[in-house]
Amino acid sequence: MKISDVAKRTGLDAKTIRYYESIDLVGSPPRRANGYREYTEQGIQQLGFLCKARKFGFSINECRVLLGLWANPNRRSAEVHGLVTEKVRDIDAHILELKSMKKVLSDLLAQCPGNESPNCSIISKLAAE
Amino acid sequence: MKISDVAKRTGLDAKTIRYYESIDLVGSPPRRANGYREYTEQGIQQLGFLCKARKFGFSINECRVLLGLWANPNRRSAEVHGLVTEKVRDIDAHILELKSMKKVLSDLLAQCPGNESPNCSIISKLAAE
DNA sequence: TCTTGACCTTATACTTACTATAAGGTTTAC
DNA sequence: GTAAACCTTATAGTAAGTATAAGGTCAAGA
Repeated sequence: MKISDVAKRTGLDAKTIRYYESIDLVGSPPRRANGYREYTEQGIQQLGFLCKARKFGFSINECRVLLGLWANPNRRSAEVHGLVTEKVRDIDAHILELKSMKKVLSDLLAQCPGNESPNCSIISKLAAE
Repeated sequence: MKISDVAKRTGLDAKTIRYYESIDLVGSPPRRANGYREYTEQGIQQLGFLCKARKFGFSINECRVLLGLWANPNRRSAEVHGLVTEKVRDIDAHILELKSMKKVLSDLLAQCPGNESPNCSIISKLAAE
């Protein structure tokens, strides 16, 4: 299967697939006589796995670990569980930070007239010592 | 005032201050005879403004606009209001995305035994077509 | 057969917002 | 006097791609 078809099937962009190969996140697929990449089912599965893992918020390096666990028939599910638990904690922290940012901005919005006048509590707040 | 003192006062790192200068987000301060940057009150205020705006989630380019509005006595507060409204929308969208990621991962966690066995619903889900 | 457009290839630069490093000059404190 | 703690610049690295250039290949239509 050619790279563009793999892209369609896995949900990754062809450029992203080449990028993943360039950083050795996935191995190099065999080539056709003309130099085109010819993907095997195995390679395609791996790229599909990566697309989902990235969408779930795992970094490239976390994806390396996940790929290893996936490939390892002797993996301990506890390790996967630990990784995902930590990721959920990260997400929670991130959500809290965003909520706090949102609250401050919303409060400021309520005080800014939003008209033709230059007086603006938002600008004042940002400028305050 | 020297850069390290400005860093302390504004909350920015000295390296970040030099970086902001290098991308023309702020102007170059005057220099002492020995070449050290000597900040004026005006420059310090601007950097403090930037530190807060960045913490509120505004990108560097949005900060450029905000700095312009701050400096402009004829600004329309409606413009600031619009900018911040959009930022709050961005934050909301981001929160929703994170929540959805969290939900999927939490559901998967509940199904993964998290023990010595290799069977893991998380890995299976990532590998699924 | 020719040509046009859609592919494929590589290498390189750009993006965001810094952070780290190297290599050197200056100031301050003991 | 010297060592630590500053300051300076330039350069490279980070994450995770995206964009561009410059070229080779392939399939379809006139």
